[in-house]
Amino acid sequence: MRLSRDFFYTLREDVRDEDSASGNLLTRAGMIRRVAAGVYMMLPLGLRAMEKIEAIIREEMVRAGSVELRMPALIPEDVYIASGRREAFGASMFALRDRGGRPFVLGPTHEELFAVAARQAIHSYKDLPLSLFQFQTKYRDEPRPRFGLIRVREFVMKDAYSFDLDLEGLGRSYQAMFDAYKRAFDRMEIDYAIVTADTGAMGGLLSEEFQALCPIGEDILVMNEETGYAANLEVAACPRPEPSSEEHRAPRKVPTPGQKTIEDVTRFFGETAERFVKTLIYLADGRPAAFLVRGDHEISEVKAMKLAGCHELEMAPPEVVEEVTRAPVGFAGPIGLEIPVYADYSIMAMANMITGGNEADMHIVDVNLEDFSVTASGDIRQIHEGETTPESGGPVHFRRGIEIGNTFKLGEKYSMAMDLFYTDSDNQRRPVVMGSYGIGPGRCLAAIVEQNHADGRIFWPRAVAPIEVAIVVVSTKNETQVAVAEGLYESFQQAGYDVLLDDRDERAGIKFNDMDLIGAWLRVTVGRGVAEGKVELKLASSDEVEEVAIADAPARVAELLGR
RNA sequence: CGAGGUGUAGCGCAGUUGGCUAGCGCGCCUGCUUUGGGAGCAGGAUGUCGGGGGUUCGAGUCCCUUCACCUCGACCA
Repeated sequence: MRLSRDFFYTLREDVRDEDSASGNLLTRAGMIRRVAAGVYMMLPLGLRAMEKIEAIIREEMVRAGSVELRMPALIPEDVYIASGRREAFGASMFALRDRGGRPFVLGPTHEELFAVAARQAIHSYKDLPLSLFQFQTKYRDEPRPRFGLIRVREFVMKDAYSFDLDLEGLGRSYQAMFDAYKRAFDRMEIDYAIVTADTGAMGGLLSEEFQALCPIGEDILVMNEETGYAANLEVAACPRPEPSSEEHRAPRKVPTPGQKTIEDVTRFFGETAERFVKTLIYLADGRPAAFLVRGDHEISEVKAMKLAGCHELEMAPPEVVEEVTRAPVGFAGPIGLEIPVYADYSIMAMANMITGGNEADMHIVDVNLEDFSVTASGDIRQIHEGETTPESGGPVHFRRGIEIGNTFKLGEKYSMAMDLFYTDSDNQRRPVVMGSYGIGPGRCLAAIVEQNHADGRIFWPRAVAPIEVAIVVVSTKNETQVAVAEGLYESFQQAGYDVLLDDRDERAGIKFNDMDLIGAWLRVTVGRGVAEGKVELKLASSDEVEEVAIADAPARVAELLGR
């Protein structure tokens, strides 16, 4: 690109309303621009970085034996009704109607359509295995877009889908994708962790996430480096405590005027939070249910949904709480509740607990398991940093991550829903076993910038740098400089580099700063040195400036670029 | 969806108890001077003050309403 004639600009100051370093730097570098909340323009330089990321992913997909195609983004609504996900996605789906009033949606993910597509090609066990992928724009009406490209409402996703005879075949297909993902992220030089995760609305048997390690990440990762344990906080298993050996006392009521929160009552009773029970009233698929966790614990809604076997879980509104507990919010307890009661394992190990009294300004002390009924117990809380689980083999600590990729073993869920079957060698009709695999190139881009920036400049990993060589003409009024720069520009273009010629009529300082901001990998400065037949080479990653003869420049540049 | 906040020039911002022709910095344009890390001087252009309605002699400023955006929470593959 030739800057004097290209679509190129930079901003000197941070932009208001961009809350992340990557959002700000990419905006300031003129690579992206926000149009609406969670909707961005991809400007030439940003597009080039995206294309490099996509090219890496595409290469690894093809190497893993996957075949590229492209689905529409505009999809008849009934495709998602068939799988039951129209309801599951709910308001986060962009929905519209055509002129005839027929309902369409903008696809948030494409499992259904791929199953429909596969139905045409898969009839026999001889047609399997099969792996397909696409790069396609996804639409999700996120309640709260944020962090630049990290949480957006329109974004490109590379999604791949595998189709196999059985679980064994799925295992092989899954592994091939898993390895391809590792190669792709390694090539982008992203610092990432692989964690086990919730299968959530996707459904299925196994989910793993590739998480770019980064302080602004929205996911909390539970890790132990020594044993390699890594799980998303949503699913990280908690240790199960030994039952208390305390002798059970008889429950008695204690007036606690105005003491509503755990903080209030711990102060009031002078006891630690571990002696208290939090009774949380939720609506599980619309029906009230109580969830019990220890006072010092936080509920994991993902785990709670699994225990309760529901698809939707939301905190009950105050009216419902008051109705089921017959008390104001803040005094709920398990005794006498006429709704399902789900207890965390830690509750099952407690004795002489302090709970709400289901009565205004009243708590009950010395409550024991025999004093109330539990519908089911399980692990429904979030693990704390420093705890050890059997799986982790040692104390865990937390990191934050940006989910840049995920892999799902889906099993038969979508095959059954979308009628995707094959005939096996015994002439039996069997559902195809599916897997699905996603990568967000835009999140990769944002994560790379988050992990590689300093002093208001971007330091690109070699493989994704949108500009490999930037030629800076110090003075565009100096004909010799211009001629030399033009010659090098021509030569680098012929060599196939991603090259930029800064021939703008600006002061040198402005050009140097802009090249730093956009993160040109190698800078060739054509300035006063041309009088002696020399130009300067400087890598973004180094402060050293190297003078070379003009004639030697192409060879030296090729060497530095590793070409 | 709940709570809080912000909308004034391309970008970042100021604008007093309502009061003259709405300002500042950067950017932009012209000229001169300069030319190796965001130059200097002089001159200049650019505004539906988010939109609509109202109060008032007079509204960027007060009131009502609406939209957009941001933060925290809720929610969410």
